[in-house]
Amino acid sequence: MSGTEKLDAVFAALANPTRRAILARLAKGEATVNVLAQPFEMSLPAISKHIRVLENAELIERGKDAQFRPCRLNPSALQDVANWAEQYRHIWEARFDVMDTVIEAMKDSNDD
Amino acid sequence: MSGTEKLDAVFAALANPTRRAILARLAKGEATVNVLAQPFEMSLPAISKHIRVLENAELIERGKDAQFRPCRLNPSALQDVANWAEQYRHIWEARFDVMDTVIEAMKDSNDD
DNA sequence: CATGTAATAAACCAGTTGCTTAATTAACCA
DNA sequence: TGGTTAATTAAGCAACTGGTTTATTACATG
Repeated sequence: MSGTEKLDAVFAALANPTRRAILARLAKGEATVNVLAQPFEMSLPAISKHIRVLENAELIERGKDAQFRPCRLNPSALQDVANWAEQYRHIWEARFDVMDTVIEAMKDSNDD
Repeated sequence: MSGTEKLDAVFAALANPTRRAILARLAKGEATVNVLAQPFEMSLPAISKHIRVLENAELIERGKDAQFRPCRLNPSALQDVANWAEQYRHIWEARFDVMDTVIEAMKDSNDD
């Protein structure tokens, strides 16, 4: 899978609140499918599919423990997202620079 | 639109290589629809729809200049993505800590 | 006014997504 | 061996996505 396809899969996986909630839960530690499903009202197969999407995007990894399939976060895919967004950091920092300039200008003109 | 719905829209918008390429182009400065479409092989209406998706996700803003509709990046939505990912920073940093521990252990056992 | 240019709208289509219920697989346990 | 628990597969369905082509709107200019 190319770098672009990988980002496609990661962002598509993140574009769903149930899946983001699953990731948030996994940030607190490994969990099985049933445990992950517990907070949600939807069926178990639905959760199973969400987990498959997260796994295909390599946002999580899975183990095997008897009839359990424990899930854990894969930090590197999350880091990919952070790195992608960081590309644009200079853009929002530039915006703050403009605001700073305005604020400085307001300070300099003592018309209060 | 709730915070969750907004993130849904932002991530869904980013889950497409054409739209990410459009953002990358806009990082270099404002551009019209035709200019944005130029590098791609697809039809103009297709690009127009991609732009609409980016606009709905508030990843871009649009102006009006005669018959042109110039697009520019909206830094704050990109910052939202960075902030979301930063939530998980402690997780990948913890992983590096483990690697550091292993490296330290290797140093301490002078079996070289 | 007539023509050209920028962009969007409308209608359509194939493929994907997100869910459901019912059936199945796999492992444990008594 | 037979029953229980964990999880996935299968089949089906409505809604959404990403593209197309054709038609339309809006403005500019000779």
